[in-house]
Amino acid sequence: MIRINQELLTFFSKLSGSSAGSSVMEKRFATGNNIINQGKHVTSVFIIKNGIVKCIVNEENGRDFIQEFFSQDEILGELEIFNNTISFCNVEAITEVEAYHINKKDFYALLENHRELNILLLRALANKVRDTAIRASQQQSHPIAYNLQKLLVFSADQARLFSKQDLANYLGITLRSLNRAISELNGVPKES
Amino acid sequence: MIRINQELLTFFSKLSGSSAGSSVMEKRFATGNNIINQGKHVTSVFIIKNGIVKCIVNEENGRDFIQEFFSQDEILGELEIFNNTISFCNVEAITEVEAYHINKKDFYALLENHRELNILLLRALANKVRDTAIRASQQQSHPIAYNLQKLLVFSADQARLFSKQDLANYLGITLRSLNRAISELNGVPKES
DNA sequence: CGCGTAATTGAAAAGTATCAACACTGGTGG
DNA sequence: CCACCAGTGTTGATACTTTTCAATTACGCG
Repeated sequence: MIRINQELLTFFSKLSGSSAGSSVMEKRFATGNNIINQGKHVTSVFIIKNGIVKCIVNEENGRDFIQEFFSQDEILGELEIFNNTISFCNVEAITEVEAYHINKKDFYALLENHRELNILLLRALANKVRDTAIRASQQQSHPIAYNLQKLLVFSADQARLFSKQDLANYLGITLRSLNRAISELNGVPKES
Repeated sequence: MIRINQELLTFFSKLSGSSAGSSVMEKRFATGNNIINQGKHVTSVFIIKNGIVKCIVNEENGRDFIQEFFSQDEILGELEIFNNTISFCNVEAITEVEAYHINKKDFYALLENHRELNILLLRALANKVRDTAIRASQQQSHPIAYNLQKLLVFSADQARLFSKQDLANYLGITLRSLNRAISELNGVPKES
């Protein structure tokens, strides 16, 4: 459930320490703060050094859908930079977050001067497509109980970090349905 | 609903005509044939010259979910090539399809020798992530009627190409539900 | 014509949302 | 110390939506 991408962080942390690293800045976000805002332009990419964020889409009918939780090593904002579009989701810090950030112009310069970054990003993006597509398919094709079990396995370690509402928004269901599904998992035999 | 990517096709058709184009082959698929098979390795990328394909995930519970319909100019198989993974879906020709294809080794050589291809692919992938994520969010957050209307607008032109089952699989619902939703759209006031 | 596939429809069962009430927690100010 | 409040979590009852199952019709094609 939480995405991790070791290669990218290694690249940027090396870069940050080198003479060419002047374009790599660091920034810190407190719990609950937004790193990227839905509907706004994005002026730099972020790479998470540590912490956990949620990528959350606010639909115009008032519902929130959590695209994904991102953690250490993941890149944010690259979609908007590459296609010059506004962001389609909010990215909010669930824990305190430390991140590198690089503005658009410097980021393109890095792509020019570091060939290996191109392939790292191609791989990262290919992974994002794959994961997003697989999750969409599974959530559409399976009942709540199945998706919930998968989610609980992945989130077991950090269970305290995620509110029930977050879990419901991730599964695309209401809080009430989440609670019922959980109690049914715990042996209550689903009265008919 | 149908994805199109003009830049990529222009790049490969130019390349195909040039002296460096020996690595770009062409292939033709009849309606109903599979271009990529779920669970199998992918040995080359495809760029659609013309025709329409559906990218369909076969879940282990027997349900099929259509990820997307791809048309002219879209690239296929790049996810699997970049991350060296087996394919997570079948890609099936809905109409007759003509496509360029380039094997993995040659594809990487092109990436080395044509810097501009890197950025074209980064943009293409960023777009795929975005579209996939937005669709997942919308389908999870809205009732069938809403999603159906959006779908019908996009597919109106080629309505005859898509079976009802395809439309249902795209929406992640059963054929029965699709039929009810359609008749309710056409004025039948949803008997209670 | 006859067969197989696609499309349609009804009725019952299963799943999910909505609404509303209530419990638990931590912090704030009187 | 306690009353109060806001946020989070829990639970029940009911209404609504979607699936499942089954039966029937429509259509293309050898």
